[in-house]
Amino acid sequence: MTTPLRKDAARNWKRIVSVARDLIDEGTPLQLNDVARRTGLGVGTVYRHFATPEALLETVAAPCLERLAAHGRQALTDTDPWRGLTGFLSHVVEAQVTDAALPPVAAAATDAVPRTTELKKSMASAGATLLARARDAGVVRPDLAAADLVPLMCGIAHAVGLRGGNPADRVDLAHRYLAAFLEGLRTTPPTA
Amino acid sequence: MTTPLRKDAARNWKRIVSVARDLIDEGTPLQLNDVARRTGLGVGTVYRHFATPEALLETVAAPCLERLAAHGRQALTDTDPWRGLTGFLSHVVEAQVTDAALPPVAAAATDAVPRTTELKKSMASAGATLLARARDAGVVRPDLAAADLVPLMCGIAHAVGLRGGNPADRVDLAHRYLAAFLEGLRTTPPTA
DNA sequence: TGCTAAACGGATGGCCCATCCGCATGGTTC
DNA sequence: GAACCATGCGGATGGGCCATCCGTTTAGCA
Repeated sequence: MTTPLRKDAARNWKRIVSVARDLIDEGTPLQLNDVARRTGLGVGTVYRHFATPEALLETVAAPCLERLAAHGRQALTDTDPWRGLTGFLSHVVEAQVTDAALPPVAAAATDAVPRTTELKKSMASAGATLLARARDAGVVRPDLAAADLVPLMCGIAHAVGLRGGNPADRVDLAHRYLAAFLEGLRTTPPTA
Repeated sequence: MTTPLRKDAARNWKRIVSVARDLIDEGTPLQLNDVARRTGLGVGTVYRHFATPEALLETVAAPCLERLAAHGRQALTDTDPWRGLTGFLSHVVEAQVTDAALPPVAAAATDAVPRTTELKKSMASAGATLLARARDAGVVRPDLAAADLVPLMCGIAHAVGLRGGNPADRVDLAHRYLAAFLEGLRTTPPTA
C-alpha cells in the first residue's frame, strides 16, 4: 500500500543499493555516510531510504534470499528425502560463501526489513520440513534438530571465511565441510 | 628483559584484566574507555598497559590458551591416534564456547601480544601432528587438511553461539556438532 | 629525606554518526 | 503551460566515542 516512489527517488534508491553492493563485495564495512559520498547523494537522502546499515544490507541481500527461498520450495518437491535436504543445504552454504551480504543477514536475530523476515522464515520452514522427511525416512540420525540447521550453515560459512581463498576454492571448501557434516549425520553408509 | 612493574602498576594491571574479564563474561564489547571507568583508573593508565582492545582481550584469554596448549602437548602422548585427535579438539571447542574471550582471539589473523602467537602456533602444530598421525593410521579421510582444523573449530563455536542457550547446553551442543563432523571424516565405522 | 624514573589521570581534539529543516523538484490539476 | 503541493533532497551540525599527550603524583632507592 505504499505509493510508488517518485522517479528521482527510485533512481537514487537503485543507485544506493548498487553502490552498497559494490562496497560489500570489496569488503568495506557498510557505512551510510560512506555510501552517500560514493553515490554523490546527500547523507539525508541515504538515511531516508535506509534508516540503518542493516536495512540496506538486507535489501542488498534480498535477491539472493529470494532465490534460496525458491530453491527451498523446489527441494520440497524432490522425491528423494536425502537429496532434497542435502541439495537445499548445498545451495545455502554456497550462497553464504559467495555473497558477502548474506552471512550477517543470516546470523542476525532480528530483521530491519519485513520481507527479509518472511524469506528467512520460509527458508527455515523448508529446511525443517526437509529434515523431518529425511528423519522419517530414516536416513538421518534423529539428533539433528531443525533449529540446528541455520546455525550450522552459518558456522560453515564462518569457517570458510576464516580459511579464505578465491571464490572457487571457497565454494569447494564449503561443499566439503557440509558433506563431512552430513556424512556424520547420515544413518546409511554412503553409496560408493 | 622488561624491568618488573612497579607495585602500583602491577596492581592496576591485574585490576584492568579482572574488570575486562567481567565485561567479556557479561557480553559487553571491550572498550578501553569503559574499562577505565569501571576500574576507577584514568583512561591513560589503561591505554598505557594495553595499547588496543585486542591486546587486553588476548591477555584475558591467555590462561585458557595456556591450558589448551598444554592439553595439545599431552594429547601427543596418547597411543590411540583417534582418541588423541578427538580429545584435543573436544577440549578446544569446549573452551571456545565456554570462554567468550577465545573466539575472537582464535579467529584473528594477527596477534597483539607475542605470547598469544606462540600459543596459537603451538596448538596448531599439535593439531597438525595429531591429524597426520590419525591419517597415517588410516582412521580419518585424507581430505581433511591441517589448515582446516582451526577454521572448523571456530565455525562450530560460531554455530553454537548463534543457537545460544545456557553454558551447559552450549558445551553439549558443541560436542555434538564436533562429533558429527568427526564422524563424517572417519574412515572406520563407529564402534557401537 | 631528597631525588628520579616510572606511572597516573583526564582534558582535549579528531572522527564518525545520524538528525533535522530549509530548499528543490516531480507530478497533478485545471 | 502555469500554479500548487507533496515528496524528496542535501548538508550543516550537535552528540558521542576514541585515544593521545602532558602536567602531576608516587614508588623505589641512596
